[in-house]
Order: sequence, then structure tokens, then C-alpha cells
Amino acid sequence: MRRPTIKDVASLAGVSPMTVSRVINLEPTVHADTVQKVRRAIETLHYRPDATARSLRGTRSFTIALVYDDNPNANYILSLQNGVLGACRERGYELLIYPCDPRSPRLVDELSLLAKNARLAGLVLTPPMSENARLLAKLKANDVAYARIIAARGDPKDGAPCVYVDDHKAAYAITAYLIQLGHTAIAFLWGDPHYRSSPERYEGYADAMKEHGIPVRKKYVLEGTYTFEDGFRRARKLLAGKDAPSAIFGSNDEIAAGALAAARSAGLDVPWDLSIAGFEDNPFSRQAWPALTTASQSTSEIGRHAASRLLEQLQKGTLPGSERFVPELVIRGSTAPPRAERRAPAAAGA
Amino acid sequence: MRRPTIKDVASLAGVSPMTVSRVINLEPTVHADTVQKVRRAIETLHYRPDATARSLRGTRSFTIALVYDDNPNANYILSLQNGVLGACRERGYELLIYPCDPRSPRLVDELSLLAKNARLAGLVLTPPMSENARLLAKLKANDVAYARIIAARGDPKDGAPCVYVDDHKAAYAITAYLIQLGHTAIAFLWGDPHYRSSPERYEGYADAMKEHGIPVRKKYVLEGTYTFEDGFRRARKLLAGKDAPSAIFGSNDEIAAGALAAARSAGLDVPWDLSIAGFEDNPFSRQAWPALTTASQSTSEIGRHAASRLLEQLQKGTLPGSERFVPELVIRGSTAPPRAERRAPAAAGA
DNA sequence: AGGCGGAATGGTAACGTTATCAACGGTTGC
DNA sequence: GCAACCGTTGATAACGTTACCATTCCGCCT
Repeated sequence: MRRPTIKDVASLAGVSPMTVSRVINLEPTVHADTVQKVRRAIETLHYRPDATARSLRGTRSFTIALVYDDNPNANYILSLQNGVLGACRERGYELLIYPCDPRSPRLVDELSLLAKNARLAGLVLTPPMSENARLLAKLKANDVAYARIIAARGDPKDGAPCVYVDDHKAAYAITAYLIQLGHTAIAFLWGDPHYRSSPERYEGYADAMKEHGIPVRKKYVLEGTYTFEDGFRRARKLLAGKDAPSAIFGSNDEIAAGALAAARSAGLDVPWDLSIAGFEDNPFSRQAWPALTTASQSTSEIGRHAASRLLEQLQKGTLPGSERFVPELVIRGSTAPPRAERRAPAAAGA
Repeated sequence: MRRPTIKDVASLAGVSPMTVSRVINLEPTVHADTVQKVRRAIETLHYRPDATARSLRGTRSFTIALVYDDNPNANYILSLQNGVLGACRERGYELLIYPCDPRSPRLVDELSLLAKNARLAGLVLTPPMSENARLLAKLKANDVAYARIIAARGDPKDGAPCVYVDDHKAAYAITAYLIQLGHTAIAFLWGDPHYRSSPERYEGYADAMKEHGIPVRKKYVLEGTYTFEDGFRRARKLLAGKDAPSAIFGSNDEIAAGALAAARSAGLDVPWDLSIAGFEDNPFSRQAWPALTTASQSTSEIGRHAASRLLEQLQKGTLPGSERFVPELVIRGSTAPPRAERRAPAAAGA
């Protein structure tokens, strides 16, 4: 029993294949009665248009790609992927997943060819690809549609659909919360600088400090990568000095988890001896002991919205504006007011 | 500048499109000189065959799907996905990802239609879909090629390519290690019973106990799911009783992490008061404090091999046999010999 | 010598859809 | 009353590839 084709539907409905095609594509020029007939025939036969033939003959394609860093945070990427996939399924699109190395010199060419070679309707770009100006320019030049997920405080207004996550505001909120608890000696551990989220988070921290009249001390701000190991290393260094901070804000949960391990190996009791906060709210942070105070992003919603905006643009031709997400402060057990005896020397040192 | 087609290559090489097609498909009936000419033309034009047209016209398709539980362990799925994707890229295949609900009553129909509707060359099935006999039968009846990743002690010899992971042996090794440390009061926390891995791991545990002359005590074996929360709940219950075990073996790292949290909330010092072991070696287990003793699977290799076997079968028509993986025991800080004073009552109770 | 078989290649049609244009009946405008 | 126009539908060809069969050329067998 062969799969039904558009011709089967056409002859059952007593119209031409062309008319069926019009119904499938929601073209407005078909008479309502005809639409009914065709719809019924489609139902009866369980007809599903063949995406292969459609994109071979047509101008359009029904596949988009999700482009992501191939050395990913698994939870983040899989959530994103779920959201994107959900939006695709709703609209009958397929998803191609495309992990890639952001540092590859061939990245730009590779990605701009990808759309042609795989007959893609468009791309959903995640950081750091979504923040690569050279790539974006080339995609535009090649007329490749894309939606971006980026870290930013405001709408980039570059004409392409965009979901921007206000990491600055969330990092500000976390820092302000630590300050409100009574901390002043708050260290900040950076993430990879080639992700836009890193400076955004740092600036959120720095702005909160300044606006509360607390100077940002260089020795409390350490650069590094978004990894557990690097969080461990840096926290260890901070805690070994005699002017140790009373709180550590890690740029993501991995870093914070590393700091937690360092605290424990230094014999400190978190949160009483040291407060630790993370960012991202991956499942780990709820399961750690103590559970991490962090900023929670609804990653799968972010993915869903980015894909929806891209598909909407593709279908309606309009350029939909951007959308803002602000990660929410989630207070858990890893943060508490500082010990009086620990706060004193730190304040004196500042 | 249009994408080059097979005709462009043909006229540049001075042959017919048919011959170019033969070269692309590595058919042996083309003269060596002709192959050279065509290859050069392909290089010159940067020609890439159009997968859309190939699968529309041809018998074959160049996309396979990765089918997985939509409520997944992110690290596991993403690693698997990476491996599968690697194998696909090597051979010029595309990957469709297909998360699904294993409990859906429509699962079997949905998946057997999937292959036709999306013109798929085959499926890579992961647990528990790979262990669903009704699904496998239907796929076979519909002539859908698939490769399976399953938990099993031996080759299922069902004619389909298969990667089987010997969870039994690894669970045996973990249990034997705990026994060797001196534990006899070893609790076992089950995973979801509708995953084949759960009984496999349990039997590995039970066999190790029996072969070392230690009876399996019912009160030390608790059923449940593969989640942190359920690990926490069950460990708490075990530790609350006065006949608490000196070691807990969780069926996966999530469960073990839950047990770790329960131990901590009960004021126990792991590993000195209680040893805890997990299974799977997800990144969390290295970052926990103390780091978890566990069994390590090279998940991305498993994915790569499953996909390779499927693609090999599709290309060569041979039915490649199955392949065995045995997770390796990884000893970390969460296990230690039992305290003498804790072991005594437990031994007395056994 | 005639025929036969194999190796190498080409011609033709088709996969399932849609872009394009043509055609139809029925207004509307002048 | 005739042209221009609208809403609706259909015929045709094409997208890029490959299945299938036909053709050519050659050497070899009887």
C-alpha cells in the first residue's frame, strides 16, 4: 500500500492536483466549498505532503537547523533543542542539528554553505555563533534567514528575529541579593570571554556593586572559563589568601559547583562560612548540597520562541521583532548572611 | 550563481549525467579514466549531490532518525546524539532527532509511519523503545531498518544491528568492589522497571552478593525511578531505620546523588559513615562532593557504533553483527571501607 | 563468419510537488 | 455592448536525480 500522493487526493476530491496544492499551502484563492472537499479527501487518505518533493520543486524548504557550540552544556543545549523542536513540529518543519566548533576558521564559510547544501529554510543560531558579526553579515549577504539567541540588555534591532536574554539584569539581581544579605566582599568568577554572556554578567555584578557603594576589587574578579574545574581552581585561590571573600558569584552553575567543591575541600561550611551563587539553573544546581542560589532561564521556552519567530518570518514574510527574557533569581541554600567575624576583615580591606 | 547540478558536472566532464550518477554512487561499472574525469569535474565545480532529489527519485534516503525518550537524561542523550551525528557526517547522512513519549499508546504506529513519512533510511533506537518487542515487530513488518542500543548480557541475535551494554557485568563489578571494601550491608536502589537496564543492574548486584555468600535482604532493595528525588526519598528511608546499610548502590548517578543528599541531610559523612555508588558516570558524578564511584559508559562511542552499524547495513546490504560495551568501574571518593562499629550491627542483622 | 556476452555508456521517463501561465464564467465600467 | 477585470481552476513543465532499458563496441566462441 503506497503512500498517497497529491494526485490521489485530487482525484478523490474531483479537482486538479494544483488545487490540492493550493489548499495545502493555505492560499486564499480557493473557494470555501472546494477547500472542504479537499480537506475531507486529505483526511480520508491520511495524506501528508512529501517534504522532499516540496523542497525540490518549490522555492521553500521545510527544514531549519539548530546551530550550537559542539562543546556544550548538555542541559542547556538539550532544553533549547526541545523548545526548537516543539516549534518545528507545530508548523510541520523538520529540524537539522548542527553542532560546530566556534573557533574553527572555516566556520563562516561552512555555515553559509550549509543553508544551500542542505536546502534549509533558515538557521537558529545560539551563542557564540549568534554573536559573530562576520558570520551574520555573510548570512545576510547570502540571503540566509536566521533567528538569534543572544545575551543582551536590549533589542539589537538588526532586522533579524532575535531572542535576547538580559543576563545583565539577572546578574545584577543576584549581586544585589548578596549585598542585601550583608555581603560586601563578593568575588566574581568570569565565564569564557568569547561568549557575550560573560561581560554582560560581569557588568551586572559590577553595576550592582557600584550602585550600592561597594567598590569592585580587582583581586575578587577572576577571569576563566565556564567550567567546573576552572571554578574550583579560582575559588581555591581566592579562599587560600588571607583576605578571602565572604561570597562568590560564579558566572554559571558549573563554576559555582566548582567553587562549592573548593569550599568544601578548604573545610568551609557553605553557606555559613561562604555564600556561593551560580547562574543558569541547570538540574545539577538543585541537586547539589547545599542547593545553589542561581538565576533560572526557561531555556526550552527561549528555544521555542526563537524558532517560532524564525518560522513566522519564513511563512509570513514579515520581520518579527525581538523578544526579551530575564532569568529569575532563585534563592536556595548556598547563600546566607556572612559571619560577623568574616565580614569584618574583608570590609576593612576594601 | 546557481548551485551546480549533475548536468553541469556531466557537460564539463564530457559524459552523460547518468555516468556522473554512477561515479557518485560508486558503481563498479565505470571505466577508471572516466571516473577520474568526473571526479575532477566535481572538484572543480564543488559539486555536492542534492539529497532532496536523490531521495525523491531514488530508492534510498540519506537521513536516519535518532529515537529517544523525551524525558531524558540530558547528558546521556546529548552524548549519544553526538556519536550518532559523527557517524552520519562521515558517511554523508543527515540526522533527524525524534524524542518521543515511550508510554504513548500511539508510539508504535507513530514510529512505524515516521520512516515512510519522513523518507528515512532507518532508525537508531534507544531504550526503552529499543526494548519494545511490539515496536520492533511492526518495524520489521514494515521493512524499516533499525539499529538498537540496549542493556543486555549477550547478543540478542535478532538479525538487526545492535549495540548491547553489559550493565549486569558492570553492576556486578561495583557490588564486588563494595564487598571487597568490607561491606555486607549493601542496599540497592532500582531504576524504572520499564527500562531493561533496571533488572540487568539489579541482577548484577544480586549475583555478586550471592556469589560472595552474602544474602540479598529485601529491606535493602527498594524499587523506584531513575531520579534524584526518588533516590533521596529511598535513601532517607533506609538511613532512618535502625538497621541502616553501610553502603548504597544507586542504579544511576541521579539516584546516587539523591542518596548523597539524603546522607548529608542525615548528618552522615560520606564515605566514612556511608559508601555510595552510582552508575553511568554523568558529569555530575565527577563534580559531586565526594565524587561518585560509578560505572563509566562511553556513551558517544555507543551512539557512533550503533549508527555506523545501521549505515553499514544500509549501504552494503549485509547484516552486521552486534557489538558489546561494558561500562568500567570508576572508583572515586564516595566509597570507603565501612566503619567497624557500623559494620558489626549490620552483619549481626544479616 | 556469425553470433553471443560482457563492459561501458547513454536516452528516457519518472519520483511528488509547485511556478507559471492560460482559461473560464461572471461581473463591472464606460 | 465590448473591454477590462476578478475569482477560481486547470494544464504544463520543471526541480535534480536515478531506475530501467537500449546501445555501442569489443573480444571470443563455435
